[in-house]
Amino acid sequence: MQLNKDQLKPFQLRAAADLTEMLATYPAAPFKKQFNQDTGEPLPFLCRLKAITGSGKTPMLASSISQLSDCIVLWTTNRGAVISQTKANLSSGGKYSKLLPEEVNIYNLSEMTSLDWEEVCNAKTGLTIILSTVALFNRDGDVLNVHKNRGETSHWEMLAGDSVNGRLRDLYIVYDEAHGGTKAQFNRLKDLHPRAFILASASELPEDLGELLPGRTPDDKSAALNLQTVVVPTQEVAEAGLLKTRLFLVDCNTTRLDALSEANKKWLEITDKLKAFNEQPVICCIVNSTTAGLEIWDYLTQNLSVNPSRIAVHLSNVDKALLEANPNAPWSQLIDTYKAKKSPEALRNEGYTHLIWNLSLREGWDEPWAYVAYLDGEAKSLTDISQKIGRFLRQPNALPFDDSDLNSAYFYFNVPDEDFATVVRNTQNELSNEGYEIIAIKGSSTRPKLSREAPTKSIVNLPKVSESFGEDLQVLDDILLSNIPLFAEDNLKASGRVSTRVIDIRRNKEDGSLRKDEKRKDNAEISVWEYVIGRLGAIDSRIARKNGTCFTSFVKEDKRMKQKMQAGSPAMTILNNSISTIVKQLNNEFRLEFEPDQVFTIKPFNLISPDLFTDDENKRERYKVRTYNNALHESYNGMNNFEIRLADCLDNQDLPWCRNPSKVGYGIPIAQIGEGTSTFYPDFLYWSNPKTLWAIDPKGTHLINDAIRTKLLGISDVHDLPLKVKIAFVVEGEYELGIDNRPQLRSQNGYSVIFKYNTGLKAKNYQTLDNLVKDLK
DNA sequence: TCTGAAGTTCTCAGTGCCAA
DNA sequence: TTGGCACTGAGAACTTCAGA
Repeated sequence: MQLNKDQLKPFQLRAAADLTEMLATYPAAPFKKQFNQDTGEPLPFLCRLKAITGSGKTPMLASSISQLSDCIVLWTTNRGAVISQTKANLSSGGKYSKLLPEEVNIYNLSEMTSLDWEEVCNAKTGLTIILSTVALFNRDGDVLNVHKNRGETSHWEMLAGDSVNGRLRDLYIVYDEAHGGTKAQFNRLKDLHPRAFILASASELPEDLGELLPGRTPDDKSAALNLQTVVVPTQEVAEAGLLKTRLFLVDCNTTRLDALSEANKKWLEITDKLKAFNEQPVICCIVNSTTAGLEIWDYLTQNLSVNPSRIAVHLSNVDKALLEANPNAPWSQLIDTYKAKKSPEALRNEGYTHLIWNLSLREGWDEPWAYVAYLDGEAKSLTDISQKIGRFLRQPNALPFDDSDLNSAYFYFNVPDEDFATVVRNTQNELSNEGYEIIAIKGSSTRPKLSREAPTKSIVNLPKVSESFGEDLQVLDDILLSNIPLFAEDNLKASGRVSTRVIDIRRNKEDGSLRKDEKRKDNAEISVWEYVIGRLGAIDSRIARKNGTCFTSFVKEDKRMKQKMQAGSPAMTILNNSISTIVKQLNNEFRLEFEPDQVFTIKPFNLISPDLFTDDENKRERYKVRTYNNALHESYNGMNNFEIRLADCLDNQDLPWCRNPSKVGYGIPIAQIGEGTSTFYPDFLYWSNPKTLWAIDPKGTHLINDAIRTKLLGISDVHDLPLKVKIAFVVEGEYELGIDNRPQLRSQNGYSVIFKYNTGLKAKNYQTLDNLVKDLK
């Protein structure tokens, strides 16, 4: 069906007219012209159409630009599907073609010939629309066709009007789904010197466009943006029948199969109801990976009896993922619609009712007949869930049914209980277009951004100490396996829950009367391996991190590790109690080793906010840059009072020393796992002679922890270390060592140093800090 | 000194262009 | 049609700060 202006909804006509008026008024008040602060060049006008997906942004934009006489419109977005859909809709015979003037010329940028470019740029009258994905122009150099030099100029330069054959008409840039834009894209688009940017989005403005808005403060810019935005209230869109009116959010704290089964049951219900209208609903299963998609296909076909010919698997690299998939599933029946290059928009018309898709669903696709969505994977990004909801709100034929169930969308997912309320709140925020958007201005934060480097006076290398669990990893596997039993089936189970909350889209309020909680027999499950490794990794990343563990790759194949247990089950409680034993036993195998092939080179010192100008005296002192004679760097700042005094004393010794920054400085691994910290960064390094390095920590915080104290003081025991590394804790007050070598404060007088002496520890007291440093030999 | 916000870096999967 | 390449955003992990 082709839409003409008379068929547009009142809110669509109003929005299009407001946008046109804004563009016609500029650069007269209240829309002031902006100029680049450095070059003085005029900046393009920025205006925006803010409306929810499904409100008909394309017809509103088409209707508005049809009023712009004699111009070129570059219509862009970051997804190819949006561009092809828009081209089809705007071109002759398309859904929105009647909204444009009859003589309009529409091009796909990728298909434009040199002759087309010449014609478009040489024309002085008429409306030309060029459609392009971001990928067609957003790349450095001249790799892309549009940037290639053709004789004297490139097509891009022609469009910018910068060269021979440059355009003769005004240029407007329409950016659909503008929140996906990046700084690089907008910089390139700014090079085209457009008269205006027209951004269409339901979300917030990209921060990088802040400079196009008048005003100096975020508040000024926010006010300007509000003035330059045409807002379409979601409620009006819903009331006009374009959107579904109720949104069921169902949090399934249950197994994946149960959650999928709940979603599929809802799809069957809707299928029954739509039979009277001779229509089929669609259920969309959104997954994070191709492998997960195949597992969903397996469940749908084998457990829920869905006909494989109705399932479109729209995922990349299916063939590769099949190599590792369940060998018993009938994969020959799988239909790979991605490989077949089918357009997602066409899938329902081809009879597919179940779509398995990935994150690319986020933009560019909204199927009115998609009533049910299942979001796979626990603890997904909450914002992600809310953003996807927008793709399912469009009402079929823009006409409400008598049965309210057919005017609703249903979402099934699994998030932790405490996050469910956030999902509901985020969704309401996404649905709302009201409110005052805060525009961040780069560099305006209260944090002083300025910093500079103090280079090293000479190159100084230090020996590296690495962490090791030893050569024999089998010992580590044995520790793990000996602490994990084979559980009885009952011990692996715990009951689950399905909670439903419903949002009334017209009022953007939760309908409390429809809230419900139901118990389920089973709960989400996790393998013993994933659970134990997750817990151990949280205790110390040296045991397990994302890219690997200290164990062999075989251990996870053990049947004890492959057991699936449910959240809150007795098995989980038992494993929880075993974690500390595993850590203790792993600790016995952990050691430090000298790395003869590697050195650490002292880096330049980063002076943060040097000589910060502020009324706060403490801050002024902290950021004051102090120069030193014997330090490896010319100057330092960022020290507290005690550190400043210690630095002065070190500099008085006529021996090399340096300030050692946390995290990026010289780190000494802590030979004890599970202590909450894995590397010790002393505040100062001091060479009392060429063979002895003192790692001095004036804070003494590590003294609190017995294990770290003992192990740290043992650092010099690393075999073959070419430099003797001694660790000294320097503290204010008189300390002595008590039971188990625990430092105890005797009086507030003087200063103490605690260090390793022969096989034990020693605490020594001095009247002055200078004497203490002199005695470090 | 602790905490948490904000920024940075890396990895991963998806996307689109181009040349063979 | 396929493979290589570059770009993209999201998330995780890590780093860098400011303020309490």
